[in-house]
Amino acid sequence: MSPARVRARRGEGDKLRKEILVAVSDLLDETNDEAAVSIRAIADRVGVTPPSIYRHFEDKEAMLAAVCAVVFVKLTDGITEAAAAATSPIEALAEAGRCYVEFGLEHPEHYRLVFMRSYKDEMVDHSELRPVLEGGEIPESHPLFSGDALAGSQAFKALYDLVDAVLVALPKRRRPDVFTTTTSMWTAMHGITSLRISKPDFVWPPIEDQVEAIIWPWREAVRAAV
Amino acid sequence: MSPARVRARRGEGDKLRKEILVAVSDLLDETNDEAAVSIRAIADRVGVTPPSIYRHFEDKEAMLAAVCAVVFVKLTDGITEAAAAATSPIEALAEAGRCYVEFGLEHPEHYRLVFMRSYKDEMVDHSELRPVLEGGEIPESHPLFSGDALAGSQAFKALYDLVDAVLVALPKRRRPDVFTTTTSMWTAMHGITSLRISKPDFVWPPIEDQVEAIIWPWREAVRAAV
DNA sequence: TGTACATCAGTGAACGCGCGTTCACTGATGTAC
DNA sequence: TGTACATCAGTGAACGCGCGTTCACTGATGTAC
Repeated sequence: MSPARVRARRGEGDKLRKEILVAVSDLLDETNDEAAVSIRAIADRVGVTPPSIYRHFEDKEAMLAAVCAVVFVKLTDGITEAAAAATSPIEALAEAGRCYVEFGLEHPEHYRLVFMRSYKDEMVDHSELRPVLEGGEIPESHPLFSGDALAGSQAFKALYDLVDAVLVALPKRRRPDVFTTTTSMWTAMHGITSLRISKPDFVWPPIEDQVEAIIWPWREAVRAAV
Repeated sequence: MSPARVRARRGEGDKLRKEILVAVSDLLDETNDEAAVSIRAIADRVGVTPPSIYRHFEDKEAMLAAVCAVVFVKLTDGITEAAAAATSPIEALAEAGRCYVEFGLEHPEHYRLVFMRSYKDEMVDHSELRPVLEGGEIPESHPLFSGDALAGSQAFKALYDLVDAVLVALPKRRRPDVFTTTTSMWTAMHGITSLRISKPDFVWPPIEDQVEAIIWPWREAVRAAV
């Protein structure tokens, strides 16, 4: 309980909720160790006693889900911004890839939390994701997309739109499936990111080279189609 | 202590060591949860008391490292066998990729242990890996390659050789670096495998399609070179 | 303007749990004489 | 062939630890009269 926190005023109880999420985020960044992020450590960091956490989150798992949602939103924003600055769809995709990997490496324990953990009973029904994406917007009211599942779907949609923009340039007969290609991009970028996180001492090539190794076939395909 | 184990005879103390490794492996497969693999759970499974573990491994971390080494060997053997049955270098590479992914999905918690965990103080000096690979054989006596680090390097070398066999077919001027390409293959296959493990409920395409999405540019390049 | 009170943010102390690890030990068994 | 003994495989009981979570509570503060 390092800093003596001043108790929130009546009606402002939600302040603590935000402070908790910030504390978790900071702890993940500082310790690079999810195990270090215990209820006690969080409470201590915020300047509060452990039971107060439970006024704002049902249990630890629910709290981590809220953290994941925040991470997803930041990732989506980053990808969207990076892509917006690009000069062509294929450059936008490459830029998004670099951004994805860099985000993961800047916040490895956040990335680990969202993409490398096992969620025993998450069991989101993703079967709806594909039709929903092909339909256009993700309906916020959709019962299958709420909380961090919604946030995750929105991140995927950001990538989906970028891939779609690249693939429409290809002749219809040689145009691969957008959803499958997006999935392939995701797994490829995830591979680069997560293996670097797990094996930081391996002799990795520069990030740009690794991302380019994934992008170049599409760059070639687009060039050939022009 | 389910089965009443009969104590090994004198001089056969190493039997327990092997039994422990098997027990850990079985527990990982059955529970799909590394957290379930505690010293007590292992001892119980083997039919022995917890302290006996420490006669054979310095601590839990050393025991897990031994398990990792075994996993690496199995993976290397699987890849080598799968590739040997193929009809061409590029098919061998594709076969190896499928084998890698399938191995990971058949033993997700093994895969997680080896490739998705953070080893705080592993700190293997990989800087020697590249020159050693380019030199040919991995010297077993090399101080930097021992235990699971050696096993890991051998697995990487198996993939390296397959990639090398594909790339020599390309004209020298358009031939990419073998080491970098191998790394790219590894991260790509790892991405497919690990994301499936972390997000089993996502709507994944068939494994062959995912692997083929990585392989096809090289298939094209080889075809063009003929 | 003053006061009683419901509400709300947060506390203090404790719970049971399972973990990795340690220590001094026991008892079977191969070996030397 | 018999026996004393060193060796070796494995035991029993306990250690301290930090964890997530619970319970009944306190005390400040806004609000209604």
